[in-house]
Order: sequence, then C-alpha cells, then structure tokens
Amino acid sequence: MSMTSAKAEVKPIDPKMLPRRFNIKERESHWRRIWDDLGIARHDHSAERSCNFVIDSPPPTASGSLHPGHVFSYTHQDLIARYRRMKGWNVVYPMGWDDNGLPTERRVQNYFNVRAEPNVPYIPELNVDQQRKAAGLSKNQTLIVSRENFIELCHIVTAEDEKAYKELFYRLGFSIDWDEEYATIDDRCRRISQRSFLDLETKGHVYTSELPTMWDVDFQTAVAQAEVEDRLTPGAYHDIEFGVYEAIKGEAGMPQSFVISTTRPELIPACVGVTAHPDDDRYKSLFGKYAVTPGFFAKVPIFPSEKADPEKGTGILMLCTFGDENDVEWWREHGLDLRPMVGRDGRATARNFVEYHADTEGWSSLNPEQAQSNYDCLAGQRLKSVRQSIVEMMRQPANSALALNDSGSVSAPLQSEPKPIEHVVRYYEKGNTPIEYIPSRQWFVRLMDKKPLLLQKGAEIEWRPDFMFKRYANWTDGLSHDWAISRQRYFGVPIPIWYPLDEDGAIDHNSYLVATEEMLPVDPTLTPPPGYGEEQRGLPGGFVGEQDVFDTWFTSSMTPQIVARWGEDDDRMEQLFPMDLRPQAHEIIRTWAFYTIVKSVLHHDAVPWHNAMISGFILDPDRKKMSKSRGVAVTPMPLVERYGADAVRYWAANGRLGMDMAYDESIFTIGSKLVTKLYNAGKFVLMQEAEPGAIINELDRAFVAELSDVVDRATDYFENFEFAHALQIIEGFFWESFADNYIELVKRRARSEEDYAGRASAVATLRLGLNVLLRLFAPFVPTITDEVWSWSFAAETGFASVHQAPWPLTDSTARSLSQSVPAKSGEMLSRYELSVVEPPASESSFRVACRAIAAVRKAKHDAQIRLGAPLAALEFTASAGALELLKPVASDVADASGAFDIQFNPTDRSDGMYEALVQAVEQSQ
RNA sequence: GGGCGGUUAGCUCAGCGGCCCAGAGCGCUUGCCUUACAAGCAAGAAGUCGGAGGUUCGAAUCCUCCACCGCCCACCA
Repeated sequence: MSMTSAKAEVKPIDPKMLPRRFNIKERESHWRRIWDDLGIARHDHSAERSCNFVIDSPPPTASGSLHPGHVFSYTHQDLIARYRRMKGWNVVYPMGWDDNGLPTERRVQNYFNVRAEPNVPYIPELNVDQQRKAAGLSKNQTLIVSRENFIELCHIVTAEDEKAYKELFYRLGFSIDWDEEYATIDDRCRRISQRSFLDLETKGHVYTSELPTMWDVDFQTAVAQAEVEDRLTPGAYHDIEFGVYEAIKGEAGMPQSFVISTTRPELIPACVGVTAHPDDDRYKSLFGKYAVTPGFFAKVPIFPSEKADPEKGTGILMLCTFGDENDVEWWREHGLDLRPMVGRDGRATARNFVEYHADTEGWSSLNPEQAQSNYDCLAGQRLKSVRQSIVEMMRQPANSALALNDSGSVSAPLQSEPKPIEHVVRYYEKGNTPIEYIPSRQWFVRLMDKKPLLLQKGAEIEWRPDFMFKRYANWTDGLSHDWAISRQRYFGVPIPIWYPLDEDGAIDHNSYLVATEEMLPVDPTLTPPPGYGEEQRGLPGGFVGEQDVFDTWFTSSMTPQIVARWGEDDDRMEQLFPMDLRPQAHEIIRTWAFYTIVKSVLHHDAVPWHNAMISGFILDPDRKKMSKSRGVAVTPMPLVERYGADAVRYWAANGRLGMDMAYDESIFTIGSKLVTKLYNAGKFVLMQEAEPGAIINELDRAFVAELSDVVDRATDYFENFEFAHALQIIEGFFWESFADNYIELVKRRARSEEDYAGRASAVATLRLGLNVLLRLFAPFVPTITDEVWSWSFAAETGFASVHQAPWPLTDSTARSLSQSVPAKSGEMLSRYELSVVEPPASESSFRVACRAIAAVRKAKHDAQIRLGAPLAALEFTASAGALELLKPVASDVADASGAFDIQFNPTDRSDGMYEALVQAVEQSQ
C-alpha cells in the first residue's frame, strides 16, 4: 500500500530542541530569507498564458504614508497569490511605485528647495547645493532645474519612501516578485504612457481645445472630474439690485429693477446674462430685455431658462464667466459674451472697459469711467478680497444701475446684509480653494460618446463583491466631461507634442506635431520634433514643445500594459494580458479602475482583467474612515513588531471583500493565539513516537472525511476570492475539531502499548490532519506554517517549504474545478493525500464521538470531578440508534473519558443527544 | 434628490439559494497548572436577529414601506 512508500524516514521531533514558546518575530527574518533563497515568489517567464495567474497589484503612492489600510488590502492580494500558487498556477505578482503627482512634487520641492521649469537645460549629475552656489543663490533661494533633473531628484526622494513600504511588505511576507519592480516615472513607464497617447491620437480619441476647464487656482492646473470633490462650505446670499435697461432708457410699463440673490458677488463684473424660469410671472415681462449690472453698468440679456429654479433665492439669477458649470452651459447655448475676470492664479486680472455700442463685445459698459475706476480697485486681488471690495461697492447708491438715469435719488444695490448659509462647493481633492472654471487650452480623451461601450466592457469583468460593479456603472453613467489629461505641472510624464510657429511666431495649436515611437520617452521641452532642429525652438517658422504633463492617472491606468511590456515584448504581452485579477479599494473605482478599463478598451478593445477584487476600508472604532488627517491612523510597522506578521495578516484576512472593518486590536491577539496553537499542536503531533500506519479506525476515517469536507469548502471559497470565509471554517475546524476533540480522543491510543494497529492509525491520522491543516493555513499565516512544516514534513515530502507544496485536494474538488491548470505533483505527498483514506462506516462517527465526549465533560463538571480524573464507570443514555452510532468509536470515547468501558442505556429520546452518567474512582486515602 | 452597502449577545463579526432549540471570538461567571498549549482546557450566563406590514405550514433569511449609520453620485444662482 502506498502508505508505506514515503521516501524520507519519519522521525519524531525531539521536544527539547524546540523552545517552549514560539517567538514568531525572531523566526520571521529566517523564513523571509529562506523564501528568497527558494524563490517562492518568482514565476516562470516561459509559461503558457493558460497557466499564468496575473495580478495587477496597485502601485502605492510612494510619497504617501503607510496606513493599516495598506496592510489590509495588500494582504488580501497575497492570500490569493499564495493560494493560487499552491493550486499550481504560475502566479505573476509584480509591484510598482506610483511616484507621479503632486505629493511627490511637493516633497521634492521642499526637500531640495528646487522648482522645475520647462526650457531649462538639463545638467548631468546635478548636485543641487553646488549648483545653487554656482548660480549665486543663497540656501533659502529656490533653484530652477529642468524637468529631467527634477525627475532624478524625485527618484532620490521616493527611494526612501519606497524603502519603507518595501520593508513593511517584505516583513509581512507578501510574496511579491521583486524582479518585476517598476516606478511610474521610470523610463519604461514614461515610454508606455506616451505610447498610449500616440495610440489614442492615431485612433482619434484625443483632442485639444480651449474650453472653460475646472481649474485649481492654488496648484494652477486643470483638474479632471474624478479629482473633484464637493465640500460643505460657509457662504452668504447677497441680494443685489440690477437695473432694467429699457426702463432706465424711459420705456414705460417696465419695472425699473429686479433683485438677484448670489453667493458670488465678486463675479458681478464678469456678469454676461440674467435668467429666470420661463413660467415665472414675476419676470416674464423681462425676457428679451436687457439688464444693467450695478457698479459696472454692463448691458446683458435677460432670457428664460428651464434650469432656473423659481424657489431658489429670488428666482432670477446672474450668469458670469464662469461661476459654475451652469454658467458654462448657458454661455455656450445662448452665445453670451465672454468676460473672464479670474486669472489662473485666482486673482482678478486687469481689464479695460469700453463705451457700449450695439456691437461691442466683452468689457463694455454704459458708464466705462465709473466701471473702470471700480474695477481698478479689484485687479490683482485674490477673489476673497474682491468679494469684500464689491460688497462695499454695492453699499454705495452711486453704484446702483439706476444711477445711470439721474432722475432723483437712488438706493444702494445691496438690499440687505448678506445672509450666511452653508452650501456645497467644488474643490480639487488636494486643494483648499474652490475650483474655478477658467478658459484654457487642454488635452482631452473623448469619453462622452463611449459610455455604452465602457458599461458593456465593465460588465464583462467579474466584480467581487458583485455590487461593486454598480459603483463603476454609476460613475460611468454619470460622466459629464471628457477626460482632461493635461496638467500644468512640472513633474510628470510630458505630453509628447510640439506646435509649429508661423512666420509671426504665433502658435498653431491645430497642426500639432506628435513624437514618433523611436523617440520615446521624450520631453518636448528638451528635444525638437521630427524634422526640426533644436535651434528652431521658439523662433518664427520653428516650434515650441508642449509644456504640460499628463494627469497621473494617465500613466497609472497603464499598469497592466507596463507589466506586460506593451509595444516592447509581444510574447510577454501575449502571456500576461489581459490579466486575471485587479485587487483594489472601492474609493478608486472611479479613477484607477475606471481609467484602466478606458485605456484597455481604447487600446486593445479588451477588458484589462477578468476579475476585480474590491477590499473595504479600515474604519476607526467610531466607524469613520481612518485617516491620518483625522489624527487617528495607526502606523503598521509597530503592529508587526508587537504581534508578528502572521497575526497582522490574520487580522487582515478577517475582513470580507468590500466590507469596511472597524479597527479592533483584539483581532491581532486572536491571530497571535492561533499562531501559538499551531505551534503547540504541531509539536504534539510530531512528538508522537509510534510509526504511522494505515488509517483503519472508524474515528480516524471519520475525522479525515470531515477534514475533506473542510478542504472542499475552503477551496470553494478561495476560488471565489472569499478568503475570509475560508479562514473562518479552516480555523474553526482546526481549533474545535482537531485540537480540542480529535487530539483528545486519540491521545491515549496514539501511545497504546496494546493496540499497535490502532496506534499506527492514530499517528498517521494526526500527521495527515496536521499536514493538511498546515497547507490550508499557509496563505494566511505563512511563517508559523512553514516553521512547523520544516520540522518533519519538509524532508519527508520533498517540499522544502509549505508554500511550494500543493494545495490539498479531495476527489470532489478535483472533479468540480474547471481550471486547466494541472494540480501540482503530489507524489511525495502520498502519505498525506486525503483520497487514499477509506471512507468511514458512518459519516457521523466523528461528530458522534465529539458529542459523547462533550457529554462526559459536562457530567464531570457537574459532578465536580476533575476533567482528567479516571472514571470507575461511564454510562450513556441516548436513543438506541444514537447508541449504535456510538459503538464504533466507543473505545476512543472511553479512553478520552478516563473510563475502562462504557455502559449503554437506551431510551426513547429522539434528539440524537447523549447524556453521560459518570462515577468517580474512589479516592484512596 | 439618485445609487450602493450595513443594522444579529456588552464589543467585533459569521449565518441571509427559508424549516437544524439563533452562532463564533473577545469580554463576563464558575471550575481546572489534565506531561502540546494557562496566550491553555472545560462548563455556563447572555440576543423581542433596527421597526412595521406582507408571502409561506414555517422568515434573521424572500417582498414592501420606514428609521438610523456609512460610502459614492447629483445638487453649487
């Protein structure tokens, strides 16, 4: 029989060689080294696509701070990676760093006191301090450097952060293939990012246009819809009187004025129209007429609009260039004038007012002198002080629109004191000043026409949990803008575009020049376009390079293509793309997941991955999202120091997919206890001195049947990425069935001097149980499982690490799984195959034994007999059927009870329960 | 205002393709240092399963409505 064909000798471990208590922290570094040496995380680069399981792991922002949320979701990935590896998949688990973007830019600026600007020459091997001296700058003065140099400095700074992340990930035992490390600012990523643009341009998916764009005045850059968030902000309604032009001119039967209510009085100079609801009787007579603005005396049209809400404010409102998104639409629909007063820096720009004539556009006024003198006080001011100044102006009767008509005295335009309110205002997610809509030239990816396609492709992905698809669909459905991809920042991946200059030196934006594939990565501010020489830069008839960089999501949306070397290694692309799994958190479905899908659909007409696994958040104990800004975030490394990596992983593995989890430190303690228990149970099992033999006893076979069932269920859960459920049943079985019951039931038989066959069966079953449980636990608590595995199983099975051993398989899981991947060879494991064990005579034997022994414990407790005390007599009362079921395992129950034999007392009870009657051995004096 | 989750023992959470007296861990009570484990073992107390209706022989589980908590989106005069 195959049971005896193990190739390595089975020797009991010597308990004295093991410390009484397991110090996981000391052993962690040992096992991390072993894993490195064994290369457990490396993958076979030549494997067929069908054998690969490719994970599109999220590159963390290298300048962010570590957070329990990182540990949480990255552990989830590793659980799947380790499971799949044991299942025989060639797991490709790369890691990258996202160092594009504002956080890094700010860090580098502060750290070196430098700023990047375009058209600054690149200095090889730049030494910032020396260069500052050479430029005659003091320590406190900012050194201007080229973008290339800035990128180099960025590498220096992010290297530190990456080290901290890497240290933590390594410590936690994440089986990342570090050979696949990348950074979104490295040459390859910039190349692929720019290649993406080239491809989109060729396919006609990108365009450049000068449009009112959402703009952050502090960072002075365009921002995309996905980067904008709403915040409740204090503001105030200002009721301000506008004049009616026709009435002022003397037309009869016309109201002299009306009152608008605005939260943005600072934009009165930029007012280009007035509107009210078409059915609003209060204002019907004004439609088609003109209004006159107070203070600046602009003549602007009054028109009806369905979008005006009669209930809001006074029901009639002013439109400006541009107060909000509605203003943009009204401006477009009604062909209104453009009076942009807000500059890119958030200050009022200087303007010249001209006398109004029938066909003047822009900054015309019915009283240009007064308008100009009022406006001159505002130019150069930030909007906040512009508001104050204008409110003051509105207190002066002389600024009333009605003052144009000098018939009698007029009152101030401001009708009453401002009424404070809280209202919702748009902000750039990283900014502190509200978004402005500023006309500027930007690059866009056309998305508005692709909603149905994106929804259809999104539905092809298996979202886990499935309701997360709705978040994606919701966002896609609600898109209202094309994707603005250009950013007016210095640090990032440059847009590989140049613009020709005409004979007058004017930029021709429409005949832009695109980089060629061979040039990538390219910085158009340093390299001339094809067909031009660098000496033509900036000259009439020459060219200028695009100065903008891409939105960081433009690059990080390419992680699958970056890992698969799109456009650079077709074989690799074939092997790795589309990927199998995208693990991420739900907060970035609308950004990272969305944009990655966009890119994949536009470039390859394919989904980027087949599965999206969405982890939840870590919440504070008070159920708010834990964040550093709220001052309550815990740094992960001390947790690892304190509880050990396995315990921290255990904590993370408890979080079900998509479910937010309140931060609860007691879970770490439970993880530590599990580690200790595995250590002790392993020690006990492997200390048994008897030779293992054939598994023949009913109890043993019944236990193996139960174990097989657990393997089936855990496997099923893992196949559906539900690692938390898998852990739950594995842990429950280990603790209750294996440690507390099975071990107790066979403890004596395993050392029996009479029943040699039973002893061999018990020892074999104990070893089988431990072996299988170690493999089931391996993804969760990789350190302790490998430690225990190493004591005996490593040599015996030939698998040096449990992480290289195959996932335990039963007949039914082998049948039910549809994967094409062959199970790992189990030759060396024949002793530990579940399928070689004969099924028990009765499926319930193990549970019957457990129930019986529980009845004995209760009886002993009630009779105040010590649990370990021997019994003079033991009698079970139960139904005849239940007693029949008990008989095949009665000797083990008797052994565990400390009784020599068992009396059976049948009754007519029908609940299958056992009642034990115990009699203590007489105490000898 | 729209969408999506959640609401089960003091705490953290399972169970939710209907019937198994409603489960686990922590905490609590009681008893045990039983040669794997006191970071352990055993026994125990503890819940009107958010509320109200409905479907059904039967609902924590399915349907409707409501309440509260959280997230996403919209609202921005």
